[in-house]
Amino acid sequence: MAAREEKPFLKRLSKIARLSEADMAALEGMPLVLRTFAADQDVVVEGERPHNCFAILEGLMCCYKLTGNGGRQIPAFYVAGDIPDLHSLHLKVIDTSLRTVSPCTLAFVEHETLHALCQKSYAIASALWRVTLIDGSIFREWETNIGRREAAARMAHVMCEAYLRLQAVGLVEGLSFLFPITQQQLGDALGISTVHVNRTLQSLRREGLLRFESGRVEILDWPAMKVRGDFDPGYLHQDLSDWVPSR
Amino acid sequence: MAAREEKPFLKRLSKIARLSEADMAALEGMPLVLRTFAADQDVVVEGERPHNCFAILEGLMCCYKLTGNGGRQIPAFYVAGDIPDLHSLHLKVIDTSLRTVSPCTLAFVEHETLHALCQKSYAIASALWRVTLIDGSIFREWETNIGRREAAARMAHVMCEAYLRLQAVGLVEGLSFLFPITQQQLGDALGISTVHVNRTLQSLRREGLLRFESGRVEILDWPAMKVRGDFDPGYLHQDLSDWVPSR
DNA sequence: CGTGTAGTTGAGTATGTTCAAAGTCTGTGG
DNA sequence: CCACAGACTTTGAACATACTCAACTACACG
Repeated sequence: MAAREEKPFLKRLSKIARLSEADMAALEGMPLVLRTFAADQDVVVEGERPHNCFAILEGLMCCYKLTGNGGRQIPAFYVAGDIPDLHSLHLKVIDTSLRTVSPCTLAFVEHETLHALCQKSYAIASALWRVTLIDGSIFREWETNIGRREAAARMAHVMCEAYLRLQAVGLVEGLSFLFPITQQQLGDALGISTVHVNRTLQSLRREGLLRFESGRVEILDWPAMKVRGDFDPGYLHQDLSDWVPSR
Repeated sequence: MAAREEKPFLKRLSKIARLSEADMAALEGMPLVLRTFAADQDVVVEGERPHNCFAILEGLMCCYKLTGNGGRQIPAFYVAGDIPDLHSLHLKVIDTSLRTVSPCTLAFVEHETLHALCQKSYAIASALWRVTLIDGSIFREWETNIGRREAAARMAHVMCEAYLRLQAVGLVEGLSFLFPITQQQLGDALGISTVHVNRTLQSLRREGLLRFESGRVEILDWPAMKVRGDFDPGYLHQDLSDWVPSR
């Protein structure tokens, strides 16, 4: 199986939690099943009862919910290093579908394996728990984003977040990064229509803040973007000082 | 200390997870510090690093975030039996303020105590983890609610949720329940203005679905409310069949 | 009886939606 | 290599939903 550097979720875990060498080794030793998916494929569908979780080794994913009147909401994006359905570990019935946005490589782990590791090491359990809690923190921030910011600020906010999360796994080049998503998907994430996404992007472009073209985002002015998007990265809990030593 | 029936979080835990008598006894034996709060008091403020968690024994609470332009978002309400800041167990810096809406009685537990219990019993860890995951599931649903439903549907949805959550801890009378909240707070939860809350409530009243008066909600037509709010309770994970046996 | 908070109403305005059509890009097959 | 199909983006115009502002009402509390 791949070395540590090839498993971005180990990189992410080591940044998010303080794990002993033994724990890292245990995580490294987990039996994984790798699978590749084309873009726009459901990996898990609302209502299923999965017996495993998966980490993203490569690619962009999202979760989504469909509403009764044909709408769709994307409550979160997931990038390399994330474990989008880690909550299925303790929530048998999945309440959200998970789907690839770009082509993806995923590493599947049995629930059983994870439960065994968590039971043996409270530090591992804490680290994984923490991962799900950071997801929760991001959901809260997105609620605020969708509920209380106008379209351009929402857009700027999500782009700032995407930048920092991709930076954390080494997937940015300067202030530019791959974000291979359609304007429709962006609208479903921000709670606005596709047409309005288009106009919002144009306006941010005109303001000299952001360029989004053929799946690549370029942030033209980071400080101004943070202001425009009312962005404070605390909720991402990327800082290790923000860590509870769990003996 | 109070008996099991007087601790709604034990009732909730026993409904949400399958715990052995020994585990229940351990949870029952936790040293608690009870404190009462008036309405509209901050209990935890964004940026703090609490060394304990609290469960709501009585009253209504919310978490909230302030935006740069003076807006406020309430990402969630919490009722008796909930543990609003359980995530602080593994997320040292709190990213959301927690505030009483009505007068509250809270039971504080030291992080240390909870860590010790979780370390000793993976079933307890799983149950508490599950609590935080259900919170996360509710956040996702609220994102969908705010992002993709119009005002009246949002309102109906939140009221349906409040009804079921209060029912689960025995705090409803028929189709009526106490929900002592102002229209402004409701607006901050739904992402709409206070004025629009008022008009939305009037319209639901006219439709014969809901009455909201002086802190009491009366659902006039439950099936119609579910339709109006596009409400499917699966995301609340109240059903114990939705439970992962964690050995 | 006055004060403050919450709720209510109306009018004008802003933000974002819908619908329809045209333009662009990319991959595929002939 | 070109033509074509399909998905994505862009534009305009009419419309809907929700916001802001300001005034007024109802009610609880001291």
